[in-house]
Amino acid sequence: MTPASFRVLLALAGGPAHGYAVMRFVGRLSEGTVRLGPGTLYRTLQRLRADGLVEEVGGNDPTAPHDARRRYYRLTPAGRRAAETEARLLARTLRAAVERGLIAPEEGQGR
Amino acid sequence: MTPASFRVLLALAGGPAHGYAVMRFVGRLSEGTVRLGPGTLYRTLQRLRADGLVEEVGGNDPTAPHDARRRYYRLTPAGRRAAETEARLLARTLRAAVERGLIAPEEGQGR
DNA sequence: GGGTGTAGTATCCATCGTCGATATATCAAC
DNA sequence: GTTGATATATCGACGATGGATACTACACCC
Repeated sequence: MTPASFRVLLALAGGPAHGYAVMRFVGRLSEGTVRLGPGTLYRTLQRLRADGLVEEVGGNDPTAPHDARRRYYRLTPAGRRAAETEARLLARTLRAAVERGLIAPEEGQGR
Repeated sequence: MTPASFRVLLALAGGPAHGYAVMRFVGRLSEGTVRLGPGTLYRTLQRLRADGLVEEVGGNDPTAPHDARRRYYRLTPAGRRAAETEARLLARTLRAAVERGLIAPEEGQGR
């Protein structure tokens, strides 16, 4: 799994969203240091759809004002499983970082 | 920071090591699902050295039997700082995964 | 001593992912 | 209706990755 793919899946794990919202989510996640350019974003979305991890939601978000430009995506069950697997790997990696004193144990999850 | 770079820095955060040991560490870290090929490994080591994040240690590891093939590397202070920054970013990402219910909170660091 | 297997470093190339630029359309505000 | 932000999409250049390959050094066994 590529980093970009996981970030997209992570964004969609919070519920259906459109592409631009995913971009902003990734930016916030790193406080602006990592950003997903449009090239990477839409290419990644296509790949994830082809792999059956993400699907497009027909229609718009009823809780948001109508916007004809937006296209909404959501995780498929397989997409959620893939995200869970990757998250566990990330947790394992982070544990190693704590063991090696790179970050304090509290930083491992809290805050 | 590329994933491969971080994995190398993480391996070296446990103390000086030679290239092959880094490869094995990365394999163990993911229980075999992620492996760092030799191409990626040595290319990454070169880049990290050029960036001043890793340096070669003169001489062999005194606690290990002499092996003329091995070349040992260790983190520079800048390398450690870079690894810490990246680890904090990963911690942030993992927290988002927990919030979104991808993994249980305990898995965030414990076990 | 010779042979075999593994450890260890290194390079090359094909492939894939990422980034930035660009284009275009839509919405909101004034 | 003009401006600027939002939103989707594609393209080409570039960089990172992975696999194959090659070569050397060590360990073991007969």
